[in-house]
Parts: sequence; structure tokens; C-alpha cells
Amino acid sequence: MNGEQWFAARGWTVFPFQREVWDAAAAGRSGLLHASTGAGKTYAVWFAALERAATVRSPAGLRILWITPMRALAADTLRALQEAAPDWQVEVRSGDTSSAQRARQNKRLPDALITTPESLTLLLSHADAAERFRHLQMVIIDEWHELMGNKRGVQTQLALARLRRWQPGLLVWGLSATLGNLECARQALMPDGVIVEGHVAKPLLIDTLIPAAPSRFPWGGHLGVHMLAPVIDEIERHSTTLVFTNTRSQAELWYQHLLEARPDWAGLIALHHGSLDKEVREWVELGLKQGQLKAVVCTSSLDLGVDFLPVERVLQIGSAKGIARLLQRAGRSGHAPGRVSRLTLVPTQSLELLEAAGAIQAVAARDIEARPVPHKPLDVLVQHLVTIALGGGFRAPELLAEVRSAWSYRELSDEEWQWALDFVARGGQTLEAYPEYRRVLPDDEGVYRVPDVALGRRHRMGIGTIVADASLQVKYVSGGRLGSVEESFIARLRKGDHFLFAGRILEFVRLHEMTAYVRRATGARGAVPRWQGGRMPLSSELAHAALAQLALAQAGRYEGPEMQALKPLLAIQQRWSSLPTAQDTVIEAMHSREGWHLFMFPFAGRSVHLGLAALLAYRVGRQQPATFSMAINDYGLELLSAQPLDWGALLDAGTGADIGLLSTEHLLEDVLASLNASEMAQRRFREIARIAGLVFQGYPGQGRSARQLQASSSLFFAVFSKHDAGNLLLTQAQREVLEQELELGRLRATLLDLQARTVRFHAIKRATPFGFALMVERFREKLSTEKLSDRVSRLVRQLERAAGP
DNA sequence: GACCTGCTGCGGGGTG
Repeated sequence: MNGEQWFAARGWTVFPFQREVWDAAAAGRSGLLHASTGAGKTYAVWFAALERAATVRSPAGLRILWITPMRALAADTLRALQEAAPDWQVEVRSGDTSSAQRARQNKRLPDALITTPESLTLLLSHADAAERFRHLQMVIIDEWHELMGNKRGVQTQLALARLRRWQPGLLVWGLSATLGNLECARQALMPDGVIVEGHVAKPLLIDTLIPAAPSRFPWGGHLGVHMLAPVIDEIERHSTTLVFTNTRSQAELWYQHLLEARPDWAGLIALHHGSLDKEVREWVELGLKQGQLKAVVCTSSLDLGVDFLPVERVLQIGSAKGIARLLQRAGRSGHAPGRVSRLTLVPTQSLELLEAAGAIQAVAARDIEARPVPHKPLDVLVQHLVTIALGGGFRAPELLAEVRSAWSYRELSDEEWQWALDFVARGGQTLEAYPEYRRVLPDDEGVYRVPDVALGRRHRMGIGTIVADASLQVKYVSGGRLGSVEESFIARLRKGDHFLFAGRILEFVRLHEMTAYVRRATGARGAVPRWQGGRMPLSSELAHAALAQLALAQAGRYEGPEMQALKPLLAIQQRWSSLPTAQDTVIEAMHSREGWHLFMFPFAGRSVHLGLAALLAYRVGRQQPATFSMAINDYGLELLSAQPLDWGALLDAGTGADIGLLSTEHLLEDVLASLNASEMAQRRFREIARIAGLVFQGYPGQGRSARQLQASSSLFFAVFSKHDAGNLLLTQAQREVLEQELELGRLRATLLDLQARTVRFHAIKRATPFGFALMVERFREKLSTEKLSDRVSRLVRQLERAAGP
């Protein structure tokens, strides 16, 4: 039965995009299919693959490979594929696969295999890999938008390059949500192919929960519990609601507040985030699927994965940070053809009303972020070289050509290749003396292989690019796992202290072998664990949309309930200062007991503001002695100095006093000089060292402590910096800091924008609504800076110990 | 009109 017939048999409509996929595949073309969820993408490519596989003359072994970014998705996909082709042997291969099935698959792979990028790479590390993939006809990469922008995507590219070389006629199809750079998404996956648009009209409704008394709404802060009452109302009115928060501790607090306000909801609401134990999470997921839960408070942990049909409503507490994320989350509700996706933004402070208004506009305009593809990361390449040396071995010139056929490495130079090869063969310039870093060696015929079984086993256990921070397990004294928290949090607790975790108040009992033992407690909530997570900046798309709303407000147009609610606040801002827009740079200078303040609101996201604040401080400091403390958020920055400074003159080119503070000349050198870029690079290097296989994470079940891991990567960093300055992994760490943490390209664009804007200078008497949040932020930053220096000195002590006699 | 912020994803191999 082909797709057309199968759809007809169930009375389903065949959409034009499905036919487009079948026709393209029948003509031997690869492609990328992008569509909103619930549009029938899975069946479209699956039937294309079945037809393709049926053309093989002597079908044997694996013919279709299905790559998914999440194990949890594999089970659902398996069900769908089996339903559409009951006579096909389809299986899953992932970390969850039982050892019995694993052994069977190692003898003979099924007709079709659903797997993760990591498990696929592991398959490629077997000596007979080429033979086992010999009959492969088609590869499907599901949720490609999730992979393309990170190193897991690069790992996938390398695996595909390998498969393509063994099977030049291989068809590759990617499935993706809509993004700002579709053509790039396609290129990263296949040298040549079509883009198919799977448009199925899917109603989407986004609105905002407006605070009852907008004039008393806080100007700063991010937790948003003052919105508790209206949020409870919303949950009450719908069958099942997902409540997204931006951080795990925020999720814990919201869950607790909801339960305190509505004790009758015990058992009906639940909590879900990445640090909770797998079993706990699976229980919540099942409850959602079966419609037994009224609400789940969660983080991005529920962005992807299994479809929860009963979810009617999505709430987003705090900034969504980007349009793509917003759409992804909205799509978690009304997840069936014809049903409406419904998302409500819950602002936690006043300026998030502005962001909400912008977000709604940007969604309507489909102004969706691009996901940049990483450019030749050498840590991933180094890992790949060892994998392939295990997987049957390689000859250097052949593998070089294959690697260059992967999009991310198309510009890999001969020198870089030679360096990577030398690094795995010899351990590079500094590690030559250690046999465990001579990981691949050429035999008499010039074929590079892994010389030692133990090295091979160790490598296989480190395959993958996800580097998680080492953490402590949390368990009840009576048994039963709850999840994990970071070492540094537990280190601050004393016996008997209470803390809030996994939705419960717990008493810390003792620490033993990387496990924190706890028991249930009552009474005071105590501390909430904080995890060292990413710090996502506001996307340019969303920032521009917010600025556009300000421009409208400046012209007296307040459209929509968000801007109406914000009107009184913007009026104060205009009275005391003025509104920042895409035409006007607002600069506020203030003198207080603390010193001389500068406020500036470029609306370029927190990472750019960090670079900009440091740059301004550095460039001013070159002119006249001054020291600064600074604060940043997604909307702007504050510089505070003890000495008086005439910021109006310093920044205004019109007065002739401009000293090039906003110049893009010598940008790189100035940024490097102004920030502690080397410490940032050292942090980055931790991840790189693990991926490149320098630091062994330990055997399963016996994890090593964060300290051990951190100390050994720091040691490598120190040794390379001192004795092997040409080490390209160090260069990569610096590049990743500049590109990803400081977003240098975006900083440059922001400087050019600022140069083109008119400066509106205001001497103010007290912090304006826009400036207020920054002052609040500075108090927090001060705290974290102290903690940072603690961390640094601890690190130094460890290094000394590690390097000691 | 001085705060409760910081995401997610994966992963062994061989034999009885």
C-alpha cells in the first residue's frame, strides 16, 4: 500500500505537500520538509522512504534510518511507523535499548531503525559498520531545527557524510519547524535537495495576562508570583494547562505557591524540569497524556517530546526570549488537526508588557529567528576521528574528503586537518609522553586504527557532545530517587537545613558518595536550589519588535491591551527622560550617593550589553582614570563610577567631543582587553576538553565529582596555554566565547546602529522606569561577582593541589 | 518604587 492509498483507506485528506515529498523522493531527490507540528510530516516521509526501499533488488539488512533528537520521541515514532507499515520490522536503538535487543541488533539490524545521533555514532564505531549500512536507502532526520544549531547537529552531519560515502545514492530527508534560515538548514543536511513547505493552516491565539493594577506593577524582578491569582484563574478555567517558566528554581517556587494557594490541587498539578529524576518525569508525562493533570509547571523540558493531546492551554511566565521558542511552546497546546493552539503570556514586570506586545506582532509577521550552524568545531572532529578509527579504520586523504563534504567542515584547511590528526595520533605537542592520548595509529598500509581495546571502550563511553555539569543525586534516606542538584548548592547547606526541591520541602541529612540524603520536612520552605544554567539573551527579532512598539508609543499610538496597560509607565519615562526607539539612543546620567550613573537602552540582548558595557568602561578608562561597576539586562546597561564623568559629551558626536566610544575600530582587541576573556575561555574549554576526549567522565554509575572534572580540564587549559599556545582547541574556546557568549557580530551591528541613531541625553534626578530594573540587577550582580571570585580562588587552590609535589 | 532567575538534549560491549 502506498501513502496515497493508506491515507484514502483512513479517510484522510492528502495535502499537496505530502504529494510533493513523494514525487521528489520518487525522482531520487533529497529534501527538507518544514511544517508546523501535527500536519502529518511523519507519514509523508515514511511512505516516501517505504517506496524508496521497495526499489532495492535484494533487500537485506537496514534500509531506513530515522534519527530523532530525543529518546522519548522514539517510542512515539515507532508506534506511528508500525501503524503505517505493520509488515515492516522497525526497532529503536538508544540508550534505553535492552542488552538483549542490542545484541540481536549487533548481529543483524532491522529493516528500519529509529535512533539518536549519539547511538548512530556508536554504531559507526563498530568495525563492521560499513557492511551493516550497506543497504541503506534513506535517512530521515526528525526535528532538525533542534540539532542544526549545535554540536549534536555537527555530529549528525559527520555521520551522514560517512553514510553517503558508502551509499552515494542515499536519500536524506530532514523534518523541521519553520526557521529564519531554511536554506542553510537544508545545506547543512545535504549537498543538493529541495525545500518543501508543509503549510497547514493552524489557528494560533496568543494573548497576555494583564495585571489588575498596571500602575502598581513592579518595575523590576522576574519571578512574577504577584500574578498568582490571575494564573490560578486561568488554570481553573481550562482542562489542562502547561505553565512554562524560564528556570528550574522558578518552576519549583511557582509550583509551591500554587499548592499553598490551592491545597485542593494536590495530586492534580505537577512539576517537571530537567533536574528531576527520570521516573518522576515519566510519571508526570503519563499523567499529562492521560488527561489526569490539571496543570504542570515546567521548563524547556516539555518543549519537545511526546504529544500531550489533552493540553488546552499554555502559559508562559516571564520573557519568552524569542519568537521561535514562543511558537514551539504555543504548539504544545491544541495538538491535533483543526484544534487551536492557545498561549498566554504572563509578564513578571512592567517592561515585559512591552515585550509581549512586540512578540504578538512578530508572531503575526512570522519574524522567526535563524539558527546559525557551528563552523568547523575541532573538538567534534577530534572525537569523530577516533570513532572512525574504531569503525574499521581510515586512510587520511579519504577521510579528509569525506569530512569536508560535511557542511560545517567545508572550509577545513589542510593545516587544521593535520593538527587534528596529529592530536589524536600523538597527543599533540604536549601530551606525547602519555600513551592514553595516542589514540589512533597508522598500520603498515597507512590505515589509522585504535591500537588498544581499553582505549576503544573508553572512547565509546564518551561519544556525544552534550556536556552536563556534574551534580549530586538527591535521594530519600529511606530510598527513592528525587533528582539532582549542583554540588555548590549542597555545599552551602548544613545538616538539618530545609530546602525546596522536586516540589517538596526536604531536610538535608547527610552527604555520602556523590549523593545527598534527605527526608521529608514540614514548615519553612528554606532555600531553593539554583542551577548553573545558560543565560539566553533576548533575540534580535523580539528586541526589534519591542523597539517598534516604543516608536508607536512615541507617536501616541498605544495598540492592544499590553500597550494600554503600559501607557502610565511610559508616560513617566517620557516625562523624566524619553523613549528609546530604533531612531533614538536614550542616555540618562544621574548623580546619587553611590556615584555617577550612566543608563543606556540599546535593546540588543544581555550578551551584547555585557560586551558594550565592558567596552565603554575600557575606552573611557583609557582617557581618564575611572573604575566602574556595571549592570546589564536584555534592554540596556548601567555603568556606575565613583568619579564624575560627562557622559553627554563623551557619547555625543554632535558636540565634537566624541572620542569614539561607539567605534567599531579595534573592536576585537578592545573587547578582549576589556573583559576577562581568558577566564571565559577557560570555562568554555571545559566542554571542549570533554568532547575532544581529554577528560574522561568515568564509567557509568560512578560519576566523578565536578571538582575532579573541573580540575583536570583546568589543568589541560593551563598546560596548553603555557607550552602549546598553537593548540587549536584553545583557539576554538576563544572563538566560541566571542561568537556565542559575547555575540561579537551582533555587538558590531549594535554599535553601527547606535552611531546612526540620534542621542537623546537626559540628566535625571532619580532612576527612570527603564533604569530602575538595571539598578536592581546591579545589586544581584555584585553578589554574583563575589561568588565568582570565590570560585576562582577555589579553582586556583585545586590547581595547586593537582599540580603539587 | 532596591531582588528570591538563569534551559534542554545523550551515552558500553560481549557472551553463553
